[in-house]
Amino acid sequence: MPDSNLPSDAESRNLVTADRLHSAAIHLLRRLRRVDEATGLSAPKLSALSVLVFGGPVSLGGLAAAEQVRPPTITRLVRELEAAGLVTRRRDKDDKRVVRLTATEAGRRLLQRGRGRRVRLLAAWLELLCDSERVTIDRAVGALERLLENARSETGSDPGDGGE
Amino acid sequence: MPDSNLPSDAESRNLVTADRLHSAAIHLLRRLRRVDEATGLSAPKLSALSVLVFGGPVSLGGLAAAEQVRPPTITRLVRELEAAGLVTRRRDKDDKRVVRLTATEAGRRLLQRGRGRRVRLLAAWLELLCDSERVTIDRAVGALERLLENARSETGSDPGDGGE
DNA sequence: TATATTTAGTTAGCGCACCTAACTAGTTTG
DNA sequence: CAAACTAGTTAGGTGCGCTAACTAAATATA
Repeated sequence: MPDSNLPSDAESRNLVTADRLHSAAIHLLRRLRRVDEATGLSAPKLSALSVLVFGGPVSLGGLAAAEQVRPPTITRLVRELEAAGLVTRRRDKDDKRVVRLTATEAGRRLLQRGRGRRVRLLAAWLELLCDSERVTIDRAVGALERLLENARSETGSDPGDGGE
Repeated sequence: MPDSNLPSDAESRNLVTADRLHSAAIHLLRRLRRVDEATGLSAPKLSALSVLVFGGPVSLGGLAAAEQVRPPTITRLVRELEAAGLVTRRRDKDDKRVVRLTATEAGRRLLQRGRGRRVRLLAAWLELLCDSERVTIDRAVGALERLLENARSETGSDPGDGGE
């Protein structure tokens, strides 16, 4: 059964799981992108805005870290969000290099609306499943969140591959 | 759809699940992209190649449908995969408009290696979880696959939103 | 005090993925 | 055979992600 001692069995199971998880994530996002765009914000912008709305004011670098992208990417994203009036930038008084980001009221509203639309579609899809499957997905997402959180330090652990 | 304006308990639960699922998918793929690139193939190419390796020979349009992208996107993807010697294109004898795609041996090998690397990382992450969580994720992925399959026809159901 | 180093963020420029619109070339239909 | 449809390609545009090179502010050092 599920025990970590047998490398081949557990590993190959994880291999299949990982592969399908990867594929499912790709296809899910491709679907949702359309809805996100219909709301006027792309998925990355919605994601970044979400951090600002729920995570309070953060620095630009903090947002980049939270979104796991490089600073230039966040700079451009934030510039466009600011141009749309969804976030405000302020230089920190104590450290004038730092840019403090805050979501505006409009940003909060738009996030809720965008989220509402996306979620309405996703929820409609979830309706196609039975209750136990929904619970399973919900719990799996929780596990994934923890995984992504904890795996932060593990990213570099890449022993070479076995070649062939 | 269930009913009118009142956000019932089940609906708001789905809302939260959907939002977290979306976010988790974004972050998961951002992480994995680095590994995919390290293998020499991007995530979309790996995904397309995977369809060819496991799904047998398909037409270009069939691959586009499977990957849920538009034909031009697949055309470019396949051109690059072909240039890399990973897939072959053949005009169908019966219908000369159709392009039949097949993965080469090199393509199969490369897919397995790329998959191996990605999966090794993902499997290492999964090791951070307990067994029941892994099982949960595996089952959730299965449910998601069915969901994405069945939701194909539901994509267009987008009524306006109810403001806030 | 003056200079070197580090840190936060920006600008410039590249590649990739996705799209729509317009086209070519086969296939089916009237 | 001409008209309509279908499979795939080409052209052109947008957005996201990256690295490299830069400015400006803070800090460390002599």
